[in-house]
Amino acid sequence: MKKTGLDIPSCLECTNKNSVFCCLTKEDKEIITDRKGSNFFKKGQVIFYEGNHPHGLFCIHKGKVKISKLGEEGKEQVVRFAGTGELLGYRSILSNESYNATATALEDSHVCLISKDKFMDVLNKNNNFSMEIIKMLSADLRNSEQHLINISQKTVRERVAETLLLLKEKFGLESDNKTLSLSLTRREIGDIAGISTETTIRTLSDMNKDGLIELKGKSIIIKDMKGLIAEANILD
Amino acid sequence: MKKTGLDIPSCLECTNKNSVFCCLTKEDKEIITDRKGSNFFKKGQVIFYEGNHPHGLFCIHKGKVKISKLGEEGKEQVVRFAGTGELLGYRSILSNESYNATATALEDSHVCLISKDKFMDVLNKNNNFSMEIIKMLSADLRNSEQHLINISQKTVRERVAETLLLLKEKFGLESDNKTLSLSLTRREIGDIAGISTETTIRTLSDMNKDGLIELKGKSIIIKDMKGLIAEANILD
DNA sequence: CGCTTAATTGAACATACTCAAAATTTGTGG
DNA sequence: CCACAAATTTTGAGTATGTTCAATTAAGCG
Repeated sequence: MKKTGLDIPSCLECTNKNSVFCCLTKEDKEIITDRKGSNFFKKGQVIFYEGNHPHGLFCIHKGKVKISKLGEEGKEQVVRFAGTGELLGYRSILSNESYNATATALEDSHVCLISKDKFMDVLNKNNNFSMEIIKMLSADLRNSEQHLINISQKTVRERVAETLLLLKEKFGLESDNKTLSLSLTRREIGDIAGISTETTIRTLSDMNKDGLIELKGKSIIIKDMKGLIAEANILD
Repeated sequence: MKKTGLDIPSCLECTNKNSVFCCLTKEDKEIITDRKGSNFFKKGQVIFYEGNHPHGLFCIHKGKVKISKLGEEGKEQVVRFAGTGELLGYRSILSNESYNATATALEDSHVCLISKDKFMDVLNKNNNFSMEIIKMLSADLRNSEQHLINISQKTVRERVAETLLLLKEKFGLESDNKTLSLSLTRREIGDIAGISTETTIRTLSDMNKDGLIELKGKSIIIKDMKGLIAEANILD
């Protein structure tokens, strides 16, 4: 893993639109950008581990990341995803705890590491920023609770359908406008929906037969969006 | 339900220790206490419904409340609990959405209703308060994610054990130091753990036979705390 | 005391998991 | 670029775990 001390992007010039840092003043951005570093993580590499003590928080300059927790038997449960412009590990900083989950790059990612102190400084002086963080936490909490209901009450088929739609929402489609732009292993898909790898495979295969999706190697092509939404049985 | 315009407790004199309002200045407390009202809710009554538009947020002056969501089939999933001194519905206010869940009194409860505007005023001017809210959201999120892992990966027996321990942590024991001070129906216990009423009954009954707990009507007596903790298989 | 709700029990059933084995894909070093 | 190794995907069969449904008993409440 290459550690670049050279081409660290400045927060002042960062063009990521959906970042929480958008609302910051120039001075505050300068404080934040005074950071420890900026790292590349190859697909599959771990950005931080559950249980470790946080040195700072991460902002995804470009890339896709999964945040997951391990159950007792070593089974993984994906808790949420983060993409370009989003923050990682901020919650542990806020509550001064060790990382609550593990973050893993889902594709080659460029991640900035922001100093804990700088972050807290800005948070304490800038109320707009606090409000942004509050909104972010609120959204995360809402999603987490919805995820809970899904896993506790929906059938496997509904959960798989919902997971595919989630991946589409979060990371979008390829230029053909129908292929999920993020391809995961079957096991990873199962880890989101909370089901075993084999059952995931069988369910995807069924959906393939039913014409909802098409499986081309690791790529998943959504053939019948309406049908998939109907299968997911979404309430929201 | 009686609506008292008379004996509204003042936030200035509120002695609830674990309240997020603790850190407020006198002036800010005065702003907050300038509120719409204060209501009594009998056991089983609903404080607010999922989907409804929030008029304000609630602070439990005294009482116990469950926050739950409905799945598609009308099955309930308890998302979290709140007791004396805690806030309800604040997240909907923060993200300007309708209530995301339903709050129901688990015992006769006295609940203060705080105006949305006053709350937001204080939040915008007082950074300490923002930090308190951020911490509260962080803790809620952490719990929610843990709950997700529990439901997705633990067996029914583990979940029931964990639920009993949760109830003990959250609401404590009676003066005998072994009986759960909050008694719920079997269905409600199942709604927390995400299992059917019948299975909940059978599992509690088994634990009774195994000497872990004792069932006296609705009361649950913890006879073997260590054993129960072992059963719950808690990682945290 | 009657009525409604909650708790309990049994039996049948469904759903998804586990385990094992085979086929396929992917990655890597030569 | 090929060959081999490792990881992933796939399929089948058996099984465990909980759910559902129905019927009964008990408890709470006006």
